[in-house]
Amino acid sequence: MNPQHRAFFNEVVKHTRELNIQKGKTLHAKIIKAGLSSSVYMANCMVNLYAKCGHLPDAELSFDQIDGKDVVSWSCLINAYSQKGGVESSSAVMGLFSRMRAQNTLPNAHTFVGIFNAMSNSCDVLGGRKAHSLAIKTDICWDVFVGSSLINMYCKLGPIDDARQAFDRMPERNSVSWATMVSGYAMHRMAVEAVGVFKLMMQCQQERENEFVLSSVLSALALPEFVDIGRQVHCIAIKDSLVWIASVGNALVTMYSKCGSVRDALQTFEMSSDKNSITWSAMITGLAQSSNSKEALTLFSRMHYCGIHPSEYTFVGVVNACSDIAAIVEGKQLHCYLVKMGFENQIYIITALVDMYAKCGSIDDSRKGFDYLQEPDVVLWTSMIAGFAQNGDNESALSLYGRMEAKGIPPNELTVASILKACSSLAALDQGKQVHARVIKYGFILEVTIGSALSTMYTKCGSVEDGNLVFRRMIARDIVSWNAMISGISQNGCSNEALELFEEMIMEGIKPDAVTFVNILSACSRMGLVERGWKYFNMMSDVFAIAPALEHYACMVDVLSRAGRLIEAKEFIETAKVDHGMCLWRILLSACRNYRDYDLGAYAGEKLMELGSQESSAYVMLSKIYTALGKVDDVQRVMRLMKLRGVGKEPGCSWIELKNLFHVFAVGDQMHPQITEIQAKLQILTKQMIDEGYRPAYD
DNA sequence: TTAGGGTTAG
Repeated sequence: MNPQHRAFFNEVVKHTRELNIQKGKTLHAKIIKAGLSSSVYMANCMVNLYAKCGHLPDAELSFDQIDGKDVVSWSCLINAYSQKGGVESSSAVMGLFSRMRAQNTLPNAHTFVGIFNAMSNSCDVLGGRKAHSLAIKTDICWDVFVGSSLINMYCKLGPIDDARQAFDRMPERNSVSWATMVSGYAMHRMAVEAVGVFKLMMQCQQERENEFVLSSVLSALALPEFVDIGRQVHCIAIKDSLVWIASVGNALVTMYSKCGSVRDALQTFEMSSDKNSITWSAMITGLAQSSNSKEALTLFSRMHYCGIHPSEYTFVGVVNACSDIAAIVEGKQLHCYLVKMGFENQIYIITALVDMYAKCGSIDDSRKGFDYLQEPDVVLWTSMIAGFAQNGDNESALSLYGRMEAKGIPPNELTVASILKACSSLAALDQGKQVHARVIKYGFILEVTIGSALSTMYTKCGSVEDGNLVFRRMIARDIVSWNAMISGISQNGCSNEALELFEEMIMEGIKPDAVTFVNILSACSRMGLVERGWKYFNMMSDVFAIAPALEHYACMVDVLSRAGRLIEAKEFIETAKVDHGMCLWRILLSACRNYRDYDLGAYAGEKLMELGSQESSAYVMLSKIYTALGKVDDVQRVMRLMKLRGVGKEPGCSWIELKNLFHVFAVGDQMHPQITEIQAKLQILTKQMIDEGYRPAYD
C-alpha cells in the first residue's frame, strides 16, 4: 500500500473515532478524487464512518455503491441498524441478512453479533431461535462476542433458561459474558440466580468483578430481603475501589432505597464524588417512594442549584413526590419547567402528571393530560381510571375502563384493582362480577392487591359469602387483606364473625395493626360487647405494643356509651392519655341524648362549650337537653354562644340515586315535585314503626 | 489497515 493510501486510511479511522462527520465528508471527497473509492476496504471504512456518526442514509448510499461487497460491508451496515434499536431497525437488519445470503456471502461472528442484537429488540422468540440454529450450523457460537450477544438476546426475549444454557456452554467467558448473564437475571428479578452467577464469577480465577457486573447484581438485590447481601456487595465495591464509579454508586443508592434503608441511600449519595443526573434522579425517586417527599423536593432544588440538568427520570420522581403530598403548587411549577425542557410528550412524564393532578383533586387537568396522547399505554389508562376512582367519580372510572376494553388493551393487576374499588364504592355488584370474570380470563393470581380488592368489592356489595370465598382462595394475605375482610364482614352486620376472623388471624401469627383494632372495637360497639372491647383495647398496647390513637379511644367511648355505661365512658374520657380535643365528648353527648341522661349530657355539652366547639349539632343537642331539664336560661345562653361564635346550623341533607337521577332532600325543603306523596308515605311508615314498638328519639 | 457484546434512574 502506498503512503498516500495509508494516510487516507489513518485519517478515516481518526475521524470515525472522533465522530467528526464534517472532516469525514471532506475526506470522502478527497478519496473519490484520488480514485480510491473503488477499493472495497476503503468503502467499508466510509460506511462505518457514516454509521458511527449516526448518518445512516449516507452509510447506506456508500454501501450501495460498493462493487463486490464483502462480509465486512454487510456486517458494518447490519450492525449500524442493530445499534439504532427499535422494531423497524430489526426488520431492516433481517432484510439485509437475507440479501446478503442471497448473494452467497457467508456471515461471520461480526454479522451474528448484529443479528442477535437486532433480534433482541424484536419480540420474535422464534426468529431468535432460528438465528441461533443458523449460528450453530455455521459453527460461530464459540466466539465470545457471539456468545454474549446470544445470552443478551435470550434474556431480552424472555427465555432466560436458554440464556443460561448458552452461558453454560460457552467454551470461553470474559467479563462481558458474566455481566450479561447477571444483568439478565436482574432484568427478570431473579435475585438468587443473579447472586449465584456473581459468586461463581468471584470464585473464577481469571475474572475480576467490574462496574458492569456490580451494578447489575446490585439492581437485582433491590428488595428488602436481600439487603444484607447488598451490603456485602457494597463492601466488595469499596475494597475494589469501584464504589467511586458513578454507575456503581447509582445502583447502590437505588438498592438501599428499594430495600427500605433510605438513610444508607442518602449516605451513599452524599459520599459519591461522581454524581451525575442518574445519581440525583435515583436519590430523588428513592426519597419520593419512601414517603420522604418533602426531602425529595428539597433535593430537586439542590440539584437545580448545583447546575445539574434534570432528565425525564428526575421529573417522574419529583412529580411523584408532589402527588404523594398533594403539592399542587410545586406540581404546576414542575409542569411548566418540564414543558420548557421539552419533556411534555414523554409517556412516563404524562402518566406522572395525570397521577399528580388526580391526587391533588384537579381531575380536569388529569383528563387534559390523558387526552393529550393519542395512544395511551396500559399504565396511563390505569392512572386515569384510578384518578377518577380516587376523586369519587366512579361512573367515569367505569366508563373509561369500558373504552379501554373496547380498544382491546388488556388491563393489568392495578387496572383491575382500581376498577374493583370503583365497583365497591358504587355497590355495583354486577359490574364487579364481570371484572372478576376478567381476572379469571387473564389468569391473574389472587395475590394481595387483586385478592383484597375483589373480596372488598364483594363485601361492600353485600355479598359476604363471595367475599369470604375469594379471601380463602388468596395465595397470600397481608394485614391489609385481613383488615379489609374483618371490616367488610362487620359492616354487613356480622360482627360476631368479624371477631372470629380476628381470632383466626392472631392464631395464624399475623400481627394486627392500628386499623385492625379500629375494626374490631367497632364490631364490639355494634354488638354491645363491653368486656371484650376492654380486652381488645388493653391488648393493643400490652400484647402488640400499639399505642392507642384518638380513633381507638373514640371506638372505646362508643363501646361504653352504646351499652349505656355512660359514667364509665365519662371517666374513661377524663383519664384518656391522648389529646382528644372534642371528639370524645361529642360521642358521649350524643349517647346521653339517646339514653336521656340529661345531667351527664349537660356535663359533656358544657365541656364542648368550654373547648369552643364549632359544630352546630353540639349547641343544638345541648340546648335541647336544657329544654328537657326546664333550664330556660341555659337554653338561651347556649343559643347566644352559638350566635356569638358564628356557628351556623347546616341544614340536614340526604340524597338517593334512582335510574341515573339524583333526588336531593334538605330539612324543611318542599322543592321535590312529588313531596306530597313522599310525606304521606313517611307518615304511614312512622305510624307503622310506632305500632311495632319503636319509639322515635325525643325530638 | 475496515465491522461485534455488558451497567445504573420510571
